[in-house]
Amino acid sequence: MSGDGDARTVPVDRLDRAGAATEWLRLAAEVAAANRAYHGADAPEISDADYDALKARLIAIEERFPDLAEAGSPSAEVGAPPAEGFAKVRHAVRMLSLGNAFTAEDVAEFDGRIRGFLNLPAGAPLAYTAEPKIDGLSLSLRYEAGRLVQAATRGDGETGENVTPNARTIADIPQRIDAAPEVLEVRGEVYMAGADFEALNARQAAAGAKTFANPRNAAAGSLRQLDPAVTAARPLRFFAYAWGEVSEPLAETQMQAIARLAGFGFATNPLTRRCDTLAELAAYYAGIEEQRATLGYDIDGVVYKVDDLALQARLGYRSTTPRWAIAHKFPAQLAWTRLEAIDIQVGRTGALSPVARLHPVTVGGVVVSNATLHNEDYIAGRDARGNPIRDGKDIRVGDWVQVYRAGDVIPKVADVDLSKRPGGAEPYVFPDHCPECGSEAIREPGDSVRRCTGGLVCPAQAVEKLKHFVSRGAFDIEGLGAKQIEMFFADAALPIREPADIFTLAARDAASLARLKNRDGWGEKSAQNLFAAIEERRRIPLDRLIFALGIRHVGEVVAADLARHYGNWPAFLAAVDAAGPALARHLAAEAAVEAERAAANAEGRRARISETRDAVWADPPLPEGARAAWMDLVNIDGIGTTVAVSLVTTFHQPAERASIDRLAAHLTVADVAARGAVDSPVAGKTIVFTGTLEKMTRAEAKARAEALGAKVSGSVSKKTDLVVAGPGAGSKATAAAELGIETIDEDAWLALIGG
DNA sequence: GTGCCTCGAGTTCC
DNA sequence: CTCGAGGCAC
Repeated sequence: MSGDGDARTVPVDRLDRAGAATEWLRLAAEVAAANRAYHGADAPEISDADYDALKARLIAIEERFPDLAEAGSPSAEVGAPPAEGFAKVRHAVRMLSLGNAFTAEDVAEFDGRIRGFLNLPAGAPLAYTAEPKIDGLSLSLRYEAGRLVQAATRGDGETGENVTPNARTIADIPQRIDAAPEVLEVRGEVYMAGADFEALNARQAAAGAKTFANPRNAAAGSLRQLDPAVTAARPLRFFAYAWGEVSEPLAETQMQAIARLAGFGFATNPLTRRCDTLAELAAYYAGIEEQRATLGYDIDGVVYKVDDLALQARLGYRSTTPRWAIAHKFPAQLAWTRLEAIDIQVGRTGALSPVARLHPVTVGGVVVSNATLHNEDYIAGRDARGNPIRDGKDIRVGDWVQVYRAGDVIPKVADVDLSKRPGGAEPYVFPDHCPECGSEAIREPGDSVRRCTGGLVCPAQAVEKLKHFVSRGAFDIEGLGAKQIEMFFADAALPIREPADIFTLAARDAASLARLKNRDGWGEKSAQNLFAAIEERRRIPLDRLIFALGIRHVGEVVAADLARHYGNWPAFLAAVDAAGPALARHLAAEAAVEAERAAANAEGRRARISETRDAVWADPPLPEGARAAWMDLVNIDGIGTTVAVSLVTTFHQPAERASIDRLAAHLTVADVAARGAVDSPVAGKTIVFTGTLEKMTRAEAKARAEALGAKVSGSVSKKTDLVVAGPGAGSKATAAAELGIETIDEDAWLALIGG
């Protein structure tokens, strides 16, 4: 850092507003100048370290006085590129994955679901396309005015990595295309042919470089090279099979669209076929499976898509997969090996998860030495309901076990060879105490998981909670990943034992920088970067904060629901606090209802459920607003009593609450706006469909309405905003009329939402 | 009460 | 990626 400049500066937390404003102007000008110098061809005027220090201080000032940066700040610009890695790219249209089918029945169900959704009779024609599923990595290529402007990996589907310079080196990918739509995103698979893979590995071995386990890894490793020259030297290929954003429709059917892509100069898979019946799909699958070994490239199944693009549009998407396509996977590859040990891992919720330590074995081109064993029932050979799995065969240390990779990724134990079981092998005894902290580990009735009861006292839980806290959807602090958390957790001099410690790391110890930079893998620059990254996250959106707390049953989606409902941290805290007294009452009421059920059963009378529940809630009286706060929480869409109990319990455990309060003291929590208003005439409305719908099925109508931001309900109440009534509508239409709710027919509905 | 669908929490290897 | 289970509609 620029020592003379910063030594004289006032700590940011002691700056007054006027001083901050003056300094902000100066820093903003310097950072902007450095950004210009960097982006232009000029040699940068200042070193990276000085730049980082300037920017860190600028950001720190903006954290404290956010209004200063409102008109725009150079801190938002990307200055020096990250030392490694690729820029992130947000996909204009999400890159989804496909649902899987493993059997002919799964495929028949897929076909049945589609026919049901579209309301097609069983015999009606419905054409599919079928193509081999290439085992590579998917890539999205964006063309504007016919020129390749961006190539991005799939990433998590929302955001991928910008690998444009690398993609330009792939011969199958045209730099320019003629007569194309103004905007065209072509999607497909980057892969490496088997022969090319062998040759590459031979070259790698000869050069003393590391070899790749399989063509897919080689393709992925080659595409994600920081130096495009390396990628250029790798034999990568590309098949186009889909598209993202397009400024005009490509075609009317999938087959035509693929033909158009081929016309633009893309390689498309020559085995793509149209199939008119399930029998044709089955024959295609069998044929491809037969050719698999001689194709020259790896595939892991075949993909079926509804051919008619208008039908694809009607079918639309579920949360992570299209309804109109499915991958029919080949059977997983299997391998036998010896189970050497069973270890227990403790997760952030205290779950004890057994992991099989295996004698290393190659499964589908990858060496596997660990596999999940799920839970204690899975080891014992029965499922949660007590039904036998693996014919009831249990798993013992020393057994020969059959391993496969579920979805070609997660290793699992499929079977046990009892004939090879060593004499003296004992049934595995699942621990009833936490192997990490010794606390009792108990299994709630009906739960398949045994959990450590140590809570924050358990070091394993504490460290896993911290890892969750810094993970991607949560605080996502650059330079503070799982490995660094482990390091800091175990560090006696500079420990991080709870989230609040992260934000005192720099301040706790002026010498921390010196201590950090002398550690393995840490230099002054990386320590500075870490502190700057932490500073950047002092301001955090409410949804991320709630998610980061790691409350059981509160994941990313529920956290976002809560944040949108309460809007800001004080309101959220106030609501959870207010609901506190109702928590015990809820539990007492449910216990009383259980008791009443049992009593009624014994006495052979009808249980008086709501009377019992109401009585417990009513007496003794609860503090003002407690029940209202509880009901408000439980009535949020997607939140029920399980989530509410978990949430309120967490905030009312003194140790947990103290830890949360300590954390919050370091943060500026950004408000979250109510559910993003979709721009449609029905956004936010509650709609009921009734009677016979003639132009669409009920499922389709519901999906369309929800995509437009409406809530679809099954029954008419005073909350209903609109009723769409087809012929034969009965009591619901009457109820709507009585309540004075607007009722329209199907055509009016279609006109309202635009066809 | 039953049956979807979605979400959460767990896992491996590169 | 998969499993279990929570939430909710039927």
